[in-house]
Amino acid sequence: MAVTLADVAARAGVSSATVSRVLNGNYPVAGSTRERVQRAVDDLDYVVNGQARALAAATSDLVGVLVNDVADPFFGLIASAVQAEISDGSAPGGGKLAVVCNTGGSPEAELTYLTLLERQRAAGVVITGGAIEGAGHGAAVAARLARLAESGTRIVLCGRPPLDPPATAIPVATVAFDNLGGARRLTEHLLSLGHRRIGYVAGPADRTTTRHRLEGHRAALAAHGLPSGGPDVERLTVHGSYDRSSGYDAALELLRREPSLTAIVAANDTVALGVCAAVRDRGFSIPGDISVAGFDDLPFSVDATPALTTVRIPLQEAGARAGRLVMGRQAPPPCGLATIRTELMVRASTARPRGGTA
Amino acid sequence: MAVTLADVAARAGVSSATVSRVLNGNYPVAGSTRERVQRAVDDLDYVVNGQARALAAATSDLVGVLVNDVADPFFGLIASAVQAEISDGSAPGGGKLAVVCNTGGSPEAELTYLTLLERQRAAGVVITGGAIEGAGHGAAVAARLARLAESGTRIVLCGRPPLDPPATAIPVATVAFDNLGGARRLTEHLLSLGHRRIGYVAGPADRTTTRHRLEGHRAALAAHGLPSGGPDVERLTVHGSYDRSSGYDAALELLRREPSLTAIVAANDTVALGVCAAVRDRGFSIPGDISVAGFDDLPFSVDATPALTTVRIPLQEAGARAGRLVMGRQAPPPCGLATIRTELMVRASTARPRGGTA
DNA sequence: CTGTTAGCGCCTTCAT
DNA sequence: ATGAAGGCGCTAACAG
Repeated sequence: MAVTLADVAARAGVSSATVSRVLNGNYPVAGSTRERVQRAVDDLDYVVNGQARALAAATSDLVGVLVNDVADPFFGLIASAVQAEISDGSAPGGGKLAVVCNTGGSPEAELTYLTLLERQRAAGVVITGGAIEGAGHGAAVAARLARLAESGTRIVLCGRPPLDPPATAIPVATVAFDNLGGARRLTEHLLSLGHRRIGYVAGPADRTTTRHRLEGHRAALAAHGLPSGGPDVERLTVHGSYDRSSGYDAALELLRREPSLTAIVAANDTVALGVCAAVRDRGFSIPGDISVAGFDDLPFSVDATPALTTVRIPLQEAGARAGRLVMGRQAPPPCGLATIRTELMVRASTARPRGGTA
Repeated sequence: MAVTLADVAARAGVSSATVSRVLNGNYPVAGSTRERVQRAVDDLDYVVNGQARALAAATSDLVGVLVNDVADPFFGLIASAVQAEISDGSAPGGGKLAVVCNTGGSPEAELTYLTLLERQRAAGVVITGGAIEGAGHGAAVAARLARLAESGTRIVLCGRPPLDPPATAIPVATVAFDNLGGARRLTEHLLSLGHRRIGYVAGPADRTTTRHRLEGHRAALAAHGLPSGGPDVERLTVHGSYDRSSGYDAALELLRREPSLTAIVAANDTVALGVCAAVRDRGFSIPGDISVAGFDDLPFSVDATPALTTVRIPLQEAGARAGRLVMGRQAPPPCGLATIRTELMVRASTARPRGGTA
């Protein structure tokens, strides 16, 4: 059996309460006693039982981090930053462990993990990535979050819009991304280059991220006096998942529907790579024949050829901020909402269309 | 306060022991009683306290996953696979949570996290990535692992060689990568194309992964009757960290030392991207003037331009296997060691050298 | 400053 | 099949 507090106490010739006090350093203990206890701890290689401590003190060393998939750099970068921030033992309340949960974008998995984290009485939960819309899922999540919040779990949303109005009473800090603004600026960039027939490869239809980026794209079209709705615009929009092969397929479909396309905007960088591959496989050059743009500015984007024009989201900083918020180490932003700016990164994958008029 | 077992028991008109038995389903309970309890649980929205359960039953729902950095796709892919495997609630003992720990490759952080996980009485620990050699670190890790193993924590090494001989008594399953063989085949490929002056961008000098890949490279040189040691070979080897900028700098240095280089092998794909960038910035074409190769076959490698010749490691499968092993869901391989094959992926970034003699 | 005393919420023999 | 009771290892009042 593992050595317990009582063992240490016996060896040091003190009560277990004293050992506890030495270990937690939150109560005055005589120097000599402290030393004796410390020695006993070392001699016995004692390691506290976190579960017993958590139970007795009603605290937890765990922080949940919900992601679609840590293998996706978008989420990996956020998760990494959160982890780094919460594990900083030198900070107050620091030294928490990150429980990373891959939801795969499934609403059920999201709820299941929230229950599991409630079970562990997690100190905090960071939910990353766009929210799934519709079918009462938002309400279901809100209900779970309400329970968590009530039991003292700090909740932070990162890369997802705030909870819907009926749930605004729940104390949740939100680090949102300006997806709409970024998407608008990206399409404005293409329009200003002279592109008029722009294909759009959107993400899954039921995600807030997908919707906001698409809205930004269309807002830019509208601002330039172009149709931003109707069958003609729908025809130039294809939905798919947020992965490379989806981008490949979508690009082929777009080129089939509209061979005179001069530019394609992808839902994110990963999709954009698939688009690039398809465009090239069809014999077009980038950006000579067709410009391609992505979103997120993941690390590999600069190494794509041509280097990808995209919209940078400071994922690392956002994750770090979410980490600080969930630790209560940073004051929540006004109204609990901080919107992270996005930045247009113009690189080599976009250029004027052949015979462009800009 | 949160609702407890006792609350449920009271509402169902049974003892808390009965509720516990219903919840755990490991003991006969009358059907009618079961239903009544189940209803009470639902009515009260009861969620078990994992910490109390863990304390009483001496079990844990946590599995630690040590990685250098989850933001690095190499580790992200492994971590993702481990997480997916251990969280499968339908499997025996399933439904564990993954505690992801970024060690940043620091020996101290590695030990600290192992202590933290021991504190949580983790059910298992998966340590990923190459080991740090020297300075007694291996022994220190082994000591910690011995303690963990003794207290029932399952231990799995993934992507790292088995523990050193003195520690072989510790029950540890190892999923190792055939770094040496892969590196050898990669360099053989270059040699067979006709390359003779090959630069090598190695990783940090104190990592097993670095060493094995370098050994494989040199073994190939030796097998072709080329010098595989000595100042001339050292001159063509530059060490750096496993990141892009390190590859960039190293490539410049190699080209400075030996302008007649016809190929550069990088420690991994990320480094290779940096090498490619440097080579191009110096005005050379790939593979026309200089061939470049990486290692790992990370997802972005196929989208690099030219597509990267590299050595594929089935990271996903390896991670999944590690996950199953740490859950005790799969029998350990003979002698506790399974070596994962690596596969040479010849793509467009390598070709015959100009005026090659192959 | 230190020891004593209660639990924290649950599981698990032991009875019944 | 169910209940009663003790204890998992630790912390947090409360005394002294």
